Amino acid sequence: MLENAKAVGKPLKTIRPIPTLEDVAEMAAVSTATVSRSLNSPERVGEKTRKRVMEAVEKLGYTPNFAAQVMAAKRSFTIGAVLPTMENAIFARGMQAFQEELYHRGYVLLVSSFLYDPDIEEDQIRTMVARGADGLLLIGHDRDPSIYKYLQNHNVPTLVSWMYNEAEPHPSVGFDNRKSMANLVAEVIAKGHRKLAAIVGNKQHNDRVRQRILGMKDSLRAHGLDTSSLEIVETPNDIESGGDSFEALMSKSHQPTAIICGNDVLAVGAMRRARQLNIDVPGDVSVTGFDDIELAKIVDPPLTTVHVPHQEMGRRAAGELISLIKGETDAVAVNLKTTVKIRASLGSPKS
Amino acid sequence: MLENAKAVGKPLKTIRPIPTLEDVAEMAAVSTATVSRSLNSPERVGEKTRKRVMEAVEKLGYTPNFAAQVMAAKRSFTIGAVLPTMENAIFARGMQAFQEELYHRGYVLLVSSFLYDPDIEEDQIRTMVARGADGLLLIGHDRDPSIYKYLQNHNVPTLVSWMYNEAEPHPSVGFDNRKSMANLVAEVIAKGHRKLAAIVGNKQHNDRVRQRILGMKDSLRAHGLDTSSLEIVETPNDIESGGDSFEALMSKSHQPTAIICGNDVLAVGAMRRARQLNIDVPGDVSVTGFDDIELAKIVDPPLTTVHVPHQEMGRRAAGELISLIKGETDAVAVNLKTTVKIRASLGSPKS
DNA sequence: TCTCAAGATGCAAGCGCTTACATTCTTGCC
DNA sequence: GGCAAGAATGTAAGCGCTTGCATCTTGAGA
Repeated sequence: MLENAKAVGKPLKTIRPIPTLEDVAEMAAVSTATVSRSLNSPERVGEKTRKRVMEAVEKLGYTPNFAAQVMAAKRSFTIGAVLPTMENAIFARGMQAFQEELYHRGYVLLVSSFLYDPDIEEDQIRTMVARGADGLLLIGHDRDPSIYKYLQNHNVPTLVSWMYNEAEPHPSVGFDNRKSMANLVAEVIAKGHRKLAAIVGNKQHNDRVRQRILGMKDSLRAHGLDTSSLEIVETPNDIESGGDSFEALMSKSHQPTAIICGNDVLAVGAMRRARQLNIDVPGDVSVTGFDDIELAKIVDPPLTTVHVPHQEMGRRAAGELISLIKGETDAVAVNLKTTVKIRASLGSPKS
Repeated sequence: MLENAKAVGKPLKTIRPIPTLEDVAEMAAVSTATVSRSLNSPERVGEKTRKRVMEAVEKLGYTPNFAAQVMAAKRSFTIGAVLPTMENAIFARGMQAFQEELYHRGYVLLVSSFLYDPDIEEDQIRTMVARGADGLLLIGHDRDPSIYKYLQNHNVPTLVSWMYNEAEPHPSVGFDNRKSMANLVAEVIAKGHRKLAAIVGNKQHNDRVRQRILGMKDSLRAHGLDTSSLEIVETPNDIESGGDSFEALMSKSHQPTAIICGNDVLAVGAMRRARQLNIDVPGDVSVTGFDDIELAKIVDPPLTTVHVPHQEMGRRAAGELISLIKGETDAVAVNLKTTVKIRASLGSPKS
């Protein structure tokens, strides 16, 4: 993977070399140990000494060398996040909150995205570990067990997010995708819909999608409806594909009266296509989403969806992961509450 | 050596300690130097030796220790990006492309966001440098000169993005905010609008905003209009604030016929509020944005805006930054092309 | 068979920092 | 004033890897 770095000579030598601990020590006339302590555990150093050291630090513009710190102390204050993509607003938001919280606690965030390719994901996880990440944030539980073993061998605490599933053993901060979707579908059924169809993202390697599908079926079953009749279209996660799938579903003879989308992006795609095709939402067909991204409130009509507390999730994830790293916690499984947001895209079926 | 691993009484669960170069060397019966070379410059090692080494690497599941590599080799294959926020789709997109390109070239991305606070930004820049980032990506040119000096002292190549401005000395990959905005406003004027107003983000510490404002004025002037009459409202960068500002502008006695927004987010906020207030766009007032995020095409009516090639910008930025790091380039100033997208939110003023 | 360059490999000196342990200096107290 | 317990500081051993330089092979040419 690594391109060999060409050992090209750097343009110029720095005029003033970067100061090291030793330079500071010399200027303050103390040992490097004292400087290190002044910086990391000030209470263990005499007051005037510390002050002298700090002045030297200031004067030299000293910044500790991170790699050296990591090597010597065996912790990096770095946390890695390996995401499917940063492009989807839900991840962007969650990460923003995650990063803010990390920053406040003195950690730095290393991110990478694997575009839903499990091989790339694995590679990126290994890279993060090799880089000395103190902990990792992953999305969803579904991955090869060898990866979890690897993580355990290397003693890297890992938190799974975006999912809460009590059946899974790994620490997590998430929400119940299945139940949330079931709640939403219950509302759809309550409106009188009996002919449902679904548009979802690729369910391979994606337990969130699978859970949501299960949730739909749970709800159908709970209301005495036949789950096998639920037509499910799997498609890439973008607006255009959502539109295509919508069109495909609506051109069948047995048209659904409500289309449940696996997330808001697909739903927005469906609604846009509906408008282009002159299909009225919710008059001709109702559409629902999942996530409650900004877009959901802005489209016309506003989208019925499941509100997920992305920011809170990011924040909590940061907190719990750090606890895990510090050994303050053993395991956690935080289940955040989602709420169904009924908006105008959901109506009653034409009788 | 290995015995050391369990020396301290830590809650150590690792069954098999993490293998080091030395372990590999021992198993392959060669020196650590040879192992290192097998990994980093294979051509300098005999074929069978290399093969033996690779087998040992495989068998032990060896992954090089990053911090040690950085210390010894003085390069980290890490690039830092310091952004205003990841929440705005424009940065999320650009970063996605940036990160993908970096990944392909064997680099890793360290990100942080400073929420438009220059002090936090400075802190984060220093952190990145201390962490051994080989290069940095910053947004916009506007920051204290001491920061650039610091970066230069530490010999950290830095690329400025989101801006192209030939007056600025730093390498950059961006676009001409001023001219782009001027082009857009020219279209607005061409539609017959004479009473314009603007809603923009906070212009302090943000040269993109300032450039865009200049662009508006350029265009007014070019068409013989009075620039001083352009009312400009400064507001935080979110949908709600965009709406508030819109309402404020429309409730004045001297109502504008077109409102130029500094970006799409503000424009969408304005349009949403317009709908709530029963003000027709573009019937009663035209609205324009900037960036052409997904949202722009989805709102109703679709938003007239300036299309910025965010992904290309991210990709190019990654490429140029790496060239800079490798010393293949001295300086660059890439000016990407933007295009005005005329959509239904722009109409002619009521006569 | 001998020579010697080129190629392959090994040796060992760091890189800048943390920290266990050793040493020295202060105190408080009798 | 003397002494022991702490507090303050110093000493130095690594952390795991890269790389300049030294050493050893090898094989072609003489």
